[in-house]
Amino acid sequence: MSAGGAGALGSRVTLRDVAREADVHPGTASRALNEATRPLVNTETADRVLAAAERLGYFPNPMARGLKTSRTWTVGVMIPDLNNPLFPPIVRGIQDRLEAAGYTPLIANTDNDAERERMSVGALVNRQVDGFLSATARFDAAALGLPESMPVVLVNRRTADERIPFAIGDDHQGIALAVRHLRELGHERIAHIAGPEQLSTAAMRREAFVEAIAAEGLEADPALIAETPALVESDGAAACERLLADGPEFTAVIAVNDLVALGCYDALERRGMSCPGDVSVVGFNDMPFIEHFRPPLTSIRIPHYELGAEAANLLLAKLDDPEAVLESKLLEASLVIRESTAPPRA
Amino acid sequence: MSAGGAGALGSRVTLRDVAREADVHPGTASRALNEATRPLVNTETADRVLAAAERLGYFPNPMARGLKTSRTWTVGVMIPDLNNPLFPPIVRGIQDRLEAAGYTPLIANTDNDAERERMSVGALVNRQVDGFLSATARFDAAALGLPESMPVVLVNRRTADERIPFAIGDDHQGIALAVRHLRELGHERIAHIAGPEQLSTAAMRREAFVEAIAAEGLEADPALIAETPALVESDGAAACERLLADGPEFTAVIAVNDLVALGCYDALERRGMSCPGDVSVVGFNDMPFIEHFRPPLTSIRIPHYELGAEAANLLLAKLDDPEAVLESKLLEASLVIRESTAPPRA
DNA sequence: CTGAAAGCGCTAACAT
DNA sequence: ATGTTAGCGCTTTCAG
Repeated sequence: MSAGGAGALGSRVTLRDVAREADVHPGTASRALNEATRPLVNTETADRVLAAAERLGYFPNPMARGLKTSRTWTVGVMIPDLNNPLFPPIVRGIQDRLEAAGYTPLIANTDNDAERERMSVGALVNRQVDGFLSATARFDAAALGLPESMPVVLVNRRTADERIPFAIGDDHQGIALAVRHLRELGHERIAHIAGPEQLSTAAMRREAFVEAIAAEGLEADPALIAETPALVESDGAAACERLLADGPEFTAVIAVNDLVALGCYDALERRGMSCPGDVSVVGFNDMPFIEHFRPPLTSIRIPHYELGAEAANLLLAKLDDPEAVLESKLLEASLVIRESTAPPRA
Repeated sequence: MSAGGAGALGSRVTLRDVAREADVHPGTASRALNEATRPLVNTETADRVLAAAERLGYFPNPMARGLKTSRTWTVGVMIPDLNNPLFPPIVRGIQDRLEAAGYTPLIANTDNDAERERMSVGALVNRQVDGFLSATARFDAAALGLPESMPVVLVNRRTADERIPFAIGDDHQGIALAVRHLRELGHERIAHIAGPEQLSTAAMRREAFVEAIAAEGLEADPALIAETPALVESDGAAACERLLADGPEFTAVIAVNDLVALGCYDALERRGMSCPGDVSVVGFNDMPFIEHFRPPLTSIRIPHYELGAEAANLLLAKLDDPEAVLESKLLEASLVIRESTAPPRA
């Protein structure tokens, strides 16, 4: 399998060389080399060309090909920030799938900055990417000046516009799992630290929380929901402290994500309360290493790698057949129970 | 600044359009648009071309340009695994710097697999990347079939071959900082969980440890050094347990990295010992979130983002001037003191 | 200083 | 079934 013939470096050898070697016209060589057009050429000739290409270590020049076909076999991948541990698994899923299909992902970080996003998208469009995969908060294809025809798939995000396909985790189910777990432990007053409404994930989780509480036959007290402006530890801590200070009593809290859950830890500590002794805490995302926090955090796990892979699959289907109608994916969540959840005190 | 004229989508507008708009020949437009060749053209004409380009929202087609110049303005970035929290900051440093200079990074994961690395490098060479940045354990340009002329810079790694430039953290200094810290706390018997000799970082840290122990006037007991086959938690735990079971007594341990330090936590816990009560633990890398471990881990911090940025700078210098002689960078380490280190018991 | 023309390597009509 | 031709968008000789 591993071919890699002798002087197979660079792409010094061109189609002309192969054609000469196989004693055919470059046009014929091109047809023979191309999977799709190979039927157009005599089997015997094709074999000769293929052999010559192999012998010479020929690889087509992607730029020449791209210039002609205006397909680059590249895909723009927009993510907020690689440093957020949520994204590397998603990106790996995307990369692995895309590379297997012969595409090269071009990864850009937006830092949730609209201007940066505009710039990056512009640069990628300029590089003639064949499509986009985006995990950013708001990826508005129209506002970004993307042509109608540019295939786009969202990862870990969705928009109100149902036409733009996505691969996301089943937040509803995840939250339901968490509420049931707490209910089974005996909790009845469960709080939620929600994220800003504009974030589709945050909105979905809040909604799911309200529904799950009702489904479990618990009282849905709006005062038990606090909102954090950003999904970071400090803001989560502040929101949780507000709840602790002004809100009604509660024995458990479900945070919109793991970072915010960490903030809850901080808030509890600052008020001299313990987790899970006084308050049980559940996070969301099951970030790497949270099993080493104190206490190890119970968290809702979304299969991020698979999210990336599935999103890539959707895009590949579209790239393969522009007429394809893509069906968005909703991937199953699970609950990873650790030590931050326990029965309520007495 | 933010330009972004009207219909600036796609790269529909070509050089010919700009030329027509400015009423000059495409050749002239090209010269005017190109920083380097601009002096060849009348200032007035150049301005007219520039204005036209701006007005039309012109961006050169990188493929056409690349086809002609055989420069793609892309750089291959080889990393072992994006999921390892060590790498995202490095990659961000690389991306930010490269993008600012107009280059697009193409990121490949090798999973420390030689064959995967060969494949990825092959694919990138095929895509005619202008250079490589590699954070992988062994990046052997010759063995990978890279032409002599391909610029390569190593990040967070170095090879015995001094000719290949690198940007790394000052492990020696970092280890010295840790040993001094422990010494100041009163520790005299300090152990080290080392990594495999083949890993340049692991080897350097081990060597630095031995030197630092000597420099502090402590007894260098080879029995206080255990080796872990891989830099992961489980292996680190096993190595630490061996030391705890068979080795001489010690009151502190410096681990080759944070994951291995986590393994030490596990080993201690399994033997009913406490950290830092019975044994102080120091990690290496200062991974994100280790402040939330229990106990929060004291760790040697290497400026990873800067490492990436500096490596990118080196490569850019080389790309800018192939004759440039690159001077490798050694970036300063620091010690982040948390709760895993304390004075030894009695 | 600017215009003309060739060509990077490939593919896709169009001819044969 | 294969050869011929043109051209993707750009840079770069070479003339003028």
